[in-house]
Amino acid sequence: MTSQDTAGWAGQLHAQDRRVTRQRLAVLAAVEQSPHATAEAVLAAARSELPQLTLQSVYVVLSDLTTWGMLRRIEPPNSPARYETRIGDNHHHAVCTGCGRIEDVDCAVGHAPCLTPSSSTMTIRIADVLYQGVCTDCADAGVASLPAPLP
Amino acid sequence: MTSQDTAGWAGQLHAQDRRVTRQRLAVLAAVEQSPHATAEAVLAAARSELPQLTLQSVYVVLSDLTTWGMLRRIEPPNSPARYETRIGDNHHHAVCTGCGRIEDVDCAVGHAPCLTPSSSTMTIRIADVLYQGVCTDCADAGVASLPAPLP
DNA sequence: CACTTATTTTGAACAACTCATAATAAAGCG
DNA sequence: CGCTTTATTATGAGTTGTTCAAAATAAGTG
Repeated sequence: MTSQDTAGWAGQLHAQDRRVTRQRLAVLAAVEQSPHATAEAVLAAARSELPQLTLQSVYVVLSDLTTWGMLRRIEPPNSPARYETRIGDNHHHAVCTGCGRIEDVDCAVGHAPCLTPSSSTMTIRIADVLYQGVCTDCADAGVASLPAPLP
Repeated sequence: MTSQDTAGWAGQLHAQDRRVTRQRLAVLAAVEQSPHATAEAVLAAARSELPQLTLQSVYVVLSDLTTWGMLRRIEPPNSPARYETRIGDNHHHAVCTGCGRIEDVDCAVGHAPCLTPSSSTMTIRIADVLYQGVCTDCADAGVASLPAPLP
């Protein structure tokens, strides 16, 4: 959210022959400031800087930035899509089944451990791991835990 | 989709003090017959046996059966929810970014490899792995492949 | 067979997102 | 620096996938 970031983002946009607009920078800043934000949350955050910004614009900006690799989209179950600026590494996410909180999880083994499906008719490019669990807060609050499936 | 299955399902429902209804059996049969089916697909399939079945009923039946562990719900990006009767093992899914096809993938290493997030404030119960790639058909057809992210 | 209550149907509503079109403003040029 | 081109954004409406409340139906029980 610093002018550091802003300059970097502007450079990246430039490098891809895209225009550097207020709304793109505002959206990037909003996502940087609150990772795993939804489109609505991004709108709310970005509007403090850019009051006339609309939700539809947020949607197209998020979508565009995601396709040019400047944002990463996360799609947890029972939640609208979320976005983050942390890209370029393959980290995963843990979502609490109690409160929906999302946390980043570094790839446990250090190098994509799951990227080796035995035999398949597909050429695998990405392995996205979504951990589901119960965060300490919800555990303390005694949130009902679902039956754990087998390995 | 045999009477074998039907009897088993009826037994499972009974064991959970749930009523054995035509619509539940029809939905189970439909999902068994076409794994990874969407709610709409289930409706279409089940209606050949039970023409008056409605989409809303399919939704509640799918949801109920999922919560009592008789079905598993898959939520791939850019797709409505899908369901399968293969439960009780922890297998994952590979979705083709070209055509959307979904395939089952057995856990590569034989025992949940990713179930060890380093340090976390959450107690992990499930690790869902979603592979994304390009199936041979789409590869042959020369479907544009997205840039592959780093490990 | 009658009764109780889970289940299904009916009908409507909602959230998240996408689309077409018109208005706006970056970026390059003279 | 102002002008032009065209990407980008705003406007307004529409779609898809799903959920909800209430009335009708039908499993299972005695």
